[in-house]
Amino acid sequence: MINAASAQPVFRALADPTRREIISMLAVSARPISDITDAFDITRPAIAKHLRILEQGGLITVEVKGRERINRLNPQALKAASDWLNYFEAFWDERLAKLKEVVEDKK
Amino acid sequence: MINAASAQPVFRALADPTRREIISMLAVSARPISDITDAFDITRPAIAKHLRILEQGGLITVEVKGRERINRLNPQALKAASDWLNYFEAFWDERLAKLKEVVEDKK
DNA sequence: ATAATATAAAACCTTATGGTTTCACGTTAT
DNA sequence: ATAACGTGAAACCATAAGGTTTTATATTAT
Repeated sequence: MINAASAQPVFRALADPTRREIISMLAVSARPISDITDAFDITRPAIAKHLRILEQGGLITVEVKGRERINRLNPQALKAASDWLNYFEAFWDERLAKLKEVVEDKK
Repeated sequence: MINAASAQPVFRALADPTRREIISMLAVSARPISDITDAFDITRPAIAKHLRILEQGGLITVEVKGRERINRLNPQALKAASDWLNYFEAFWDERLAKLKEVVEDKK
């Protein structure tokens, strides 16, 4: 399974609803912070802090372009969290659970 | 996509590494709090708080059995988080991304 | 009946989190 | 050269989060 400790910055980044909305937004297209701020009711510095946490989790990368900084989604980091969760897929998927049972009984 | 707001209690529950370890533990078998506490370096009340948050996220259910309370993993709730993440799968999966491109260009 | 067990609940403490306002700084346009 | 723009950084604040110790309560075993 994906290491629980290494997944920490990603899950931490995913914990806030504003950050998850930012992720959805950046999935459509990369944007500078002012664009993102316009879509929310909070101030730019607040958004800036969210972006920093997303960056620490590896969820976005920043491309400096003149006085603008383009924030771009890095979906690979999302995959890390997905992998952690999918480890438990057998527990929620009836068919996989059955298969698991059979395989484990065989030995 | 899974609503960002409704996913909140789940992602909140997943944000803490101790809680994720508890999830891993309960995936093996349902356990009372004392069992869980033995596996960590923190006090029982601290574990109790984590269990409450897991319960609020729908990640565990509690079965009262005499003076014991058996904590049992509810994998369905994990699936909700997985679903939210998998919405972005096309962004990290090269093949899916290509397919998406083709489909969207067609219209 | 009494002791031991399994747990919850309350009160408290420290640090993290999410937000704000204010100020500073490099880049672009006039 | 100067004004406007896009942004970062610092200082500050209130509340949430994660932990502790202490106290209380119901259930089981002797």
